[in-house]
Amino acid sequence: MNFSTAEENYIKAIWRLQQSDENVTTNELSAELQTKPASVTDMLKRLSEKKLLHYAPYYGVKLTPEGKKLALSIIRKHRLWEYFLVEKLQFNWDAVHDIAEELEHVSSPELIERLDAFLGYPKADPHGDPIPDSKGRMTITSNLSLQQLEVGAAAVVTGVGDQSSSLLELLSQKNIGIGTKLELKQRHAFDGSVEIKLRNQPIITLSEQLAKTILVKTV
Amino acid sequence: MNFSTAEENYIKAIWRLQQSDENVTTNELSAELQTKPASVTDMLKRLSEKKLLHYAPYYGVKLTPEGKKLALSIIRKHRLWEYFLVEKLQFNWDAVHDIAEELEHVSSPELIERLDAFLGYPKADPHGDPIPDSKGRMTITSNLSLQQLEVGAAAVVTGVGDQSSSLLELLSQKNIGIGTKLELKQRHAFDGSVEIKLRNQPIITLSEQLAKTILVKTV
DNA sequence: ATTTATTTTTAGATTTGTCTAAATTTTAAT
DNA sequence: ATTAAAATTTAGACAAATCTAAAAATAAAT
Ligand SMILES: [Mn+2]
Ligand SMILES: [Mn+2]
Ligand SMILES: [Mn+2]
Ligand SMILES: [Mn+2]
Repeated sequence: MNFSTAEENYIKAIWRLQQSDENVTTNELSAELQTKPASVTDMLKRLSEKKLLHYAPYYGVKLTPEGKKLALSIIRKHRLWEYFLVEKLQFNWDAVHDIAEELEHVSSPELIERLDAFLGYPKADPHGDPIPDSKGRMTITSNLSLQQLEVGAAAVVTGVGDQSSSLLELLSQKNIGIGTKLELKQRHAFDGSVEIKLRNQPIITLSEQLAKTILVKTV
Repeated sequence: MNFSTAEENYIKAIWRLQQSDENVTTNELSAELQTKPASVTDMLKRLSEKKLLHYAPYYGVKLTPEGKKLALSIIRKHRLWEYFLVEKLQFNWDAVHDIAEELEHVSSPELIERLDAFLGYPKADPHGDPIPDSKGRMTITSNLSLQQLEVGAAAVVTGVGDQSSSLLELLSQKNIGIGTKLELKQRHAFDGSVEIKLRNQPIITLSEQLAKTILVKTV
């Protein structure tokens, strides 16, 4: 089967929303994809026809195994291209998302297998998100945020909670990226802000909101 | 302005046909793009609205300067991606055309400039076709075919007349590619076939039809 | 338990890109 | 100069993907 760019974007969005909430609703999708609810309903019916999801009117949708497989193959392409753009073409990590959003729809499977090999079979994209292998398997992503880390603990940054360029720019400016090692010095009860120390740098302050979107692994 | 994949494919096809025949007709385009003449007429009117070409009903079309500029930007992308696929991803030269046909529609100009730099600013694609620079300039391509070469002359292969995989496979099998040095030993008056010698290989015979599609430069 | 608000779906319209069948124009042949 | 053939355009239809406005279903509030 071959699917359109629009269909693939819907499947990917449903997959993403399904991660936090099993049942995905029309309005959630409408917000995620910047389309009107009426258009979403239309598309859901078509995708249901194509057996990519189960559609129960008024109750929302769930991907079928086939739908999940398709979602993972698109995510795989998206993340491999992002890795390529950053590692080979020297793009900044906050500039690659939109380009990968187009590249992910190029259809050749052979292209992706060779790209994967060329890149050395990377395990994660520039934002720390795991890259599914050709069978759709991927390492489960860390869900410990800096907000949840205990005071005094040392950790390494493994990912970010969202892809917005405002977040990525802020992190770049503070010299925080994937792999950055840090130590949580203090957490203020008043506003949830945290003081962290990076190697060879003075202590800096991060807001609670920012701490929430930074994913870490203790070391 | 941003154009659809369909529009870009029309503009590219018109550019190609315009190389051998100034005025491009509906039927020529219909054959080139595998669409019905009625569909072509429709699209030509739209492209004319968008000032990409001059459309005279029943007489055919010619690209405007704007249309030519667009055509060259798509050709630039197509050929850079082909070069990438062969040089970096180790694709065979007869397998890259269809993939580049999709990649050429990815819209980011930044992507193409960085890809160009990453590839080392190549001058020609894997089939010997010149790659336009970011301003649309490119070196004029050799138009001397093996059929026109005089007996006894030494030459180097600079390109091929068409991109069909049947041609490319045949050339691969006979160890002929871009840059191959050869000497024209004999031409048979009966059928126009030629005998050529490649370095360290026995003399081989090529049909007139094949000799016609192999472009060379004397050395 | 009604009423009100929110969510979702339906109905009808629009744009893009394609098709078939019929009409028109241009070109070629008698 | 007519007539026949070929090329091109027009007319009308369709699928995909979107929209707005209205109707229907579900959820929340009184
Ligand atoms: Mn996308
Ligand atoms: Mn990413
Ligand atoms: Mn194309
Ligand atoms: Mn080529």
